[in-house]
Amino acid sequence: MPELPEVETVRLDVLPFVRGRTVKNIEVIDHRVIRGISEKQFRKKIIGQKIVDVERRAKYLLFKLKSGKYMTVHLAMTGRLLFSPDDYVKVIFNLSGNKALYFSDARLFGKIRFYDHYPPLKLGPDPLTKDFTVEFLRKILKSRKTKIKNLLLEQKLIGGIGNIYAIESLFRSGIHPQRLANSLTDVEIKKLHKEIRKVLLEALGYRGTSDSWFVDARGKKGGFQLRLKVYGRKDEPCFKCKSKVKRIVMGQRGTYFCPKCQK
DNA sequence: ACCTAAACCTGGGCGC
DNA sequence: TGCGCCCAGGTTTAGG
Repeated sequence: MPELPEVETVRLDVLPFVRGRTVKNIEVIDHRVIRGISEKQFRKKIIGQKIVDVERRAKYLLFKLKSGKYMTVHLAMTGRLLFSPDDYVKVIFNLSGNKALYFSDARLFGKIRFYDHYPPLKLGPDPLTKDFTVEFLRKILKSRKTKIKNLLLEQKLIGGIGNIYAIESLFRSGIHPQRLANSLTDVEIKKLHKEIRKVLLEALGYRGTSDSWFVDARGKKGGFQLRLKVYGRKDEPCFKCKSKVKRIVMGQRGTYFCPKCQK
């Protein structure tokens, strides 16, 4: 599932490919991925516009147009932005210079939107920016009784962490996913802060985790699935202590942890 | 204000 | 070979 490292990998691929190009035509194969506006309006708003930048906020890609307007792309779980089509293409952007960018999504959870202004996304700070400090993390944990793993997934508090990196950062921190947020000690908060940043940076270095659907814009898999410590390893031995990795469900999502290493 | 959970989707993997 | 069943989960929405 595309989380911060995967979305950033795609951004780094797509930016030099589209920057300075004009959208010549848009072919909408399945209109359900276009949200908040009709297919006809969407095409009208974007065709003829020049793309000047591609930014990322949490898991959103923001295509900045020369007019100052924006198109956002959210890949959700099976969304892809590709230089060559695959079996699940839903929208084709034909660009100047005889290029094309393909939006593919097998499960149609992905979303493409258009905004007349900078998108008003309700997102907490990106964990790789300087706004994500130990003090900030301490502040949002202090007042909340929700379970720490569920809190890490709240995009309005911290933007960009998904199921895989929430699970992996908690394992690396030795913190049980069901601990209440306000029960973490200062030492644990500091450790968690460090491990969140480390695991996201490492995963970005490997061009993301391709446990199932994720591929970059060239259709290539990332490499971080080989470095996962607990995610997807139900009943397998913990790499640290050899006890069996457990799988539970939290907030409707599979959650993996080592009952011995994570307290 | 805060938290929980259903709904949205469909390809892939599994058992039979 | 093919059918039915279940699973994957980010975000939005509804409800407590």
